[in-house]
Amino acid sequence: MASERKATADPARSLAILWRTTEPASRSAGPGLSVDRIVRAAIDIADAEGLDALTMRRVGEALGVGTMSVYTYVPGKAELVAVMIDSAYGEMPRPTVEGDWRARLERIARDNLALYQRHPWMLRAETTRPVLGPHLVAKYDYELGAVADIGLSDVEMDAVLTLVLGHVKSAARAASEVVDLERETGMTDGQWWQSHAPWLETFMTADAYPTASRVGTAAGQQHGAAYGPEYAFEFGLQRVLDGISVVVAERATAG
Amino acid sequence: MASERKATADPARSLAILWRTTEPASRSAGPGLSVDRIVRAAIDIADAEGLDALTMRRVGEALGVGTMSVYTYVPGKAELVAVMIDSAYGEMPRPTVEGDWRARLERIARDNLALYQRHPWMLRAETTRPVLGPHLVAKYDYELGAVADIGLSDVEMDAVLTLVLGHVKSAARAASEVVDLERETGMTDGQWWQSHAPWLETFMTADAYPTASRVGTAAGQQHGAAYGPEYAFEFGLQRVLDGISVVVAERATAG
DNA sequence: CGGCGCGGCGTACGGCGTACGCCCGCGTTG
DNA sequence: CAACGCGGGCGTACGCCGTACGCCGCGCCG
Repeated sequence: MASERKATADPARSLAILWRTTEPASRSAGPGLSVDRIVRAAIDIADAEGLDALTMRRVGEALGVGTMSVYTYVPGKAELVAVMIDSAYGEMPRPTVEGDWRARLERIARDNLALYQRHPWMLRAETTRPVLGPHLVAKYDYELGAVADIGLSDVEMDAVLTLVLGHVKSAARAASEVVDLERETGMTDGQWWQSHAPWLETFMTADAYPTASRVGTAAGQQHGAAYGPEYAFEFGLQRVLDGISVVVAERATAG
Repeated sequence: MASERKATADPARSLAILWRTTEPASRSAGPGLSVDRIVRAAIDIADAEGLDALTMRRVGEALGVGTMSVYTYVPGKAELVAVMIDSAYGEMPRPTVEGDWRARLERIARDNLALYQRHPWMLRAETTRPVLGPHLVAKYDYELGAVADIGLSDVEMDAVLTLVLGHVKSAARAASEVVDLERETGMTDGQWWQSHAPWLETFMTADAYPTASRVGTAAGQQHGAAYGPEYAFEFGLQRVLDGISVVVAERATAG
């Protein structure tokens, strides 16, 4: 398939599945397959074993059904993943947050981080051409609410959200890769850095690369403390919010 | 293989290839295969047709050689991609930039964006457990130079760089996906948004989601103008740099 | 001039996504 | 109550992928 992209040719079909606008299959009322059951099974697999373990054969198996039966409800794997994504968005809380825009954005960032932690496969499945399912739309609307009425233009509001969510995704990806590289290689990040240290010292010598070797060591120790990704998330988030506050302040006084 | 990750089990072998510490194959002096020739061919394929088109069979073909011959020089596809990445880093300019830290970071951001534009496959191949090749080390050292001596701690220097490069990668990924979805679907982003517009209006109605529909339209028009990703890059970069300037100022006065 | 090490590679295996067409049991209709 | 048709369910097969394994034949060293 390439790599979980392409919403495929037929938007009508995809959107019908996302919004569940087709009848819920009347016939026998027995257990029967359904988009929902398929999506739930698929999410369980992906949560537990990652996107690579999510194969159409596995999904069929998990449902006690032949592989090809899945294709009755879903045109292909790409579309299945799209529905999985939208479904995951549906789990997110949308509380009314006390406080200013900064508190609201910070909360949004943390909620999105938590989502990615619960469903790390999303980090490899999402694309920029959005899925346009009901839950994404609701999420977008909710999150825009955090930056409405603070003097930004519509385009700026979208850009602010894109920036914050982009940072969350970067940081989440870093954290998630640490986790599943540990699972795949059976080595913690600390152990990995330690095993590479002798080589590093051979090549990245203090004379040839003074800054890199000093800072790399300091940063590497953070990784050893299994605390690198969280720090990067927090540090970056505060910087991003600081940066946003500059425009907000500008708009408040000038425009 | 999963998805272009895992530097595989044997670090020694991988590092030897990255740093080219083995002899350059004496025997017949004829054209002969070599890590360099393989990497160049692979990069050409990935540049032209994307990471999905990069198969070991294709690489062999491009070199007029059997598929399995490639495995004589490279333990597997993951390692090949790792060498490709390090090799690409080697192309980057490392000029001495006039001006303050902000000018230097901005330049770094643009250079990295240009790199990703030249080699979009890198956006899907890089992981956080770095490749540790010679060019990455040189790049890291160079880039750290931009934020040295402005009062930040070592860990902060690393965090600042991570933040800026993370933003560049986010923005580059967005831009790149637009480009290759256009290639894959034969539809420009504008056309895609237009073809989905009727559906969107059906579901994302102004009554149900007032903010989303208004802002979505505004942002969608930007995409129609094929100018969305660049704007997101610029806007985000300035915000990030503004945010960094806050810590820099703090350190200058207080710490 | 004989032997052998190694670069080069043919074949084959197990996995993937999915196209295609068959079967069978159900709800509907006469 | 019988016949029918339709659609959910699925078995098989194809063309891809990465790569393990073991064979060849060339060119250098003794």
